Amino acid sequence: MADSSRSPGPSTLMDVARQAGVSPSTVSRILNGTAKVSDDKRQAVLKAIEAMNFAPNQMAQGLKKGRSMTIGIVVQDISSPFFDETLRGVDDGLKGTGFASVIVSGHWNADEEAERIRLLLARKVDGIILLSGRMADDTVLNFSTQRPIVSTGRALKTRTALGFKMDNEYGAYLAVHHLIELGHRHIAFISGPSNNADADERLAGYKRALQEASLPVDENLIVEGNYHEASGMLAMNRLFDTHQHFTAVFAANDLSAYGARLALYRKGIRVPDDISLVGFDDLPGSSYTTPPLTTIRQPLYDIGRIATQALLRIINGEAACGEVPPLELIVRETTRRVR
Amino acid sequence: MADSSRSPGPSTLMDVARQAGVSPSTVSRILNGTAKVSDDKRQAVLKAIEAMNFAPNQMAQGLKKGRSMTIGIVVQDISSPFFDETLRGVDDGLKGTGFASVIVSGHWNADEEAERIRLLLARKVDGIILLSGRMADDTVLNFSTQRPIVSTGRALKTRTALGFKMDNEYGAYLAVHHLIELGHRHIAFISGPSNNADADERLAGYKRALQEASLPVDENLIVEGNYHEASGMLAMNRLFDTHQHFTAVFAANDLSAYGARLALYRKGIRVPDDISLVGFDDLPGSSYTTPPLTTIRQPLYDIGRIATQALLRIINGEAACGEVPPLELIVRETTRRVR
DNA sequence: CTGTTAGCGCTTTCAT
DNA sequence: ATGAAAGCGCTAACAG
Repeated sequence: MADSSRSPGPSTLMDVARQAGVSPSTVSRILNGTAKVSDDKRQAVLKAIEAMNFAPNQMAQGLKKGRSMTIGIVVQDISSPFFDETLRGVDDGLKGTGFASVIVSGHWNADEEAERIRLLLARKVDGIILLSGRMADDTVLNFSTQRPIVSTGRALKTRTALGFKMDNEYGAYLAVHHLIELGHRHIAFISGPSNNADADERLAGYKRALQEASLPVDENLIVEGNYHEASGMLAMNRLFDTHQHFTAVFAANDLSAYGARLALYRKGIRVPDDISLVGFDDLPGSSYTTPPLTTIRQPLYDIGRIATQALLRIINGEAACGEVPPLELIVRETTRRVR
Repeated sequence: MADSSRSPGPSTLMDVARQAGVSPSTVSRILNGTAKVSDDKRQAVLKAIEAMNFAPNQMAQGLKKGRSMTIGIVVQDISSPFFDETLRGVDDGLKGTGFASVIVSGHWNADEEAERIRLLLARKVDGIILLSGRMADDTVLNFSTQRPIVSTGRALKTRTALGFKMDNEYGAYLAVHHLIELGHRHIAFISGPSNNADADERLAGYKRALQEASLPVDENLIVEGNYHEASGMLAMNRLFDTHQHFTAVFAANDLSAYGARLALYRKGIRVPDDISLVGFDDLPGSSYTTPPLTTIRQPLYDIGRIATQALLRIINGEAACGEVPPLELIVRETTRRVR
């Protein structure tokens, strides 16, 4: 009991009403454009609002209207360029809508993810965007009965749940096909974590491209990573330690490609002169690696923006819709024709 | 399925009270541990909560208690590794506190920043963390009468406002001093944007190191960048186009160092064999550039965590405090002794 | 220990 | 066109 009575603590709608000599309902009507109000009263209220620097208490508004004007975003890692680029799209998608977002992290863990979603629900978010979730589809569907959810990496499509799924198999195929066209015959693959659907699909795409070109799938050329830089470096070193022969490497994501690149540098192996390298994601930084990375572009920003717009549409009772651009090969400077 | 014969929407504390045959206050007491409750009633309530899958409506709680359990974070760019690493610290600082954060972006613009802060205030956040704000200190102080604010890049210290300021001048001095010790005599500087306090300080540190070594400050070796990769690349090219002589480059931040690195690569100039390069920030990616970047480490993660803890302390009426580790030189592989 | 009673600040019938 | 009154879901006196 230390702080009460003093400076003009946040003024309330009631204060404004009093000062303007009208009823609270009139102030509310002006704020929301809910009904006609005579011009003189309107002026008086506007003046009072200005003078008192009044802004409606959103918690009170939310409680009354049953809308918090907030959406929840679940990422897995708040400091990964992968998620941050998507977040930028979300941010832009929210621009001018009056919605704000609270971002929580699931840390790649299904249980933590569910826990966080429960928190968001308790905070009465009006909808949820789930990025790269680990939860089962059924769990998502279940949560979506409480609040609409749009998720990446799933093929959902109900009245309150929508999924956007990229064709990872195809993307990986594109990458390896590019290498094969360049004349590469021995292509190593640094995979993603084995318990991951995206990672499995990328592996499948790698294999299909090989098989389609009647090239053998050599299990010794496939080494597991975990999507982080360090794992890419380790994987690369493993390849060398076991004396594999290859002229190109496809890393399941850009981050592990960065790690692989460093391992190569350490060995004094030139890229792309000695070895070609392809990543997956096209993170913002990949245009500035040395040399700039050839990769499969995921439209991260668009995914964020489009997912947000779709969610807003569901929240407004409209039909969910939206389409994201497909994956595409971006040829930069880490790949070249084999001599 | 659990809920079939009840009002639509999430169950309320009132529902729980009814189901357990107690008064709402009793439920509230159990939820908040506000008073002793007999064991049988407690069990009944707990069972009802479980059965109805009840979670208190945070907007109602907030309205009543005058605490939203939310803090606002103002960043300038949601997809910059600089901010995201700090955000990770914030996230960890919030862990287990019951607070969530809503993140907004000021986009390096003082007006937008103030606007966003007003939004956060309307949302009744319990406190604000301002990262690299552009607003005047007075404006911050003014806002801080409504809600506590902790900000980076300022030396504030009042009962409701706290600033953490890194010694940029010193950091830059460290970088250039390192280069000088390595025998470099002609050191170019790619600065930050000219209207930026941090940037000015880093420039000052660059000059001081030079002067201290009785080396001339050659204005032709100073070219303005804007902290982004592209500007680093452009700046580097400008240096070449005007035929400057230098053996080392100090970039005012890592991102522009990345750009400079690419420009060097394009010219076929080796790093560090031909030219040494130093950055500033030590972004997470800087350990994986080719070669790994020598840089001045800012404890981004710690700043986020410590700022958060300080804010929480102020919110709880305790005295603001906290100290962040100083800047330090991280020698990696982009610098070497001049031949 | 526990129920009753007021609101927190705002919106929204329902009258006038 | 405008005011009075009734809550949204929860907590906090204030009685028992």
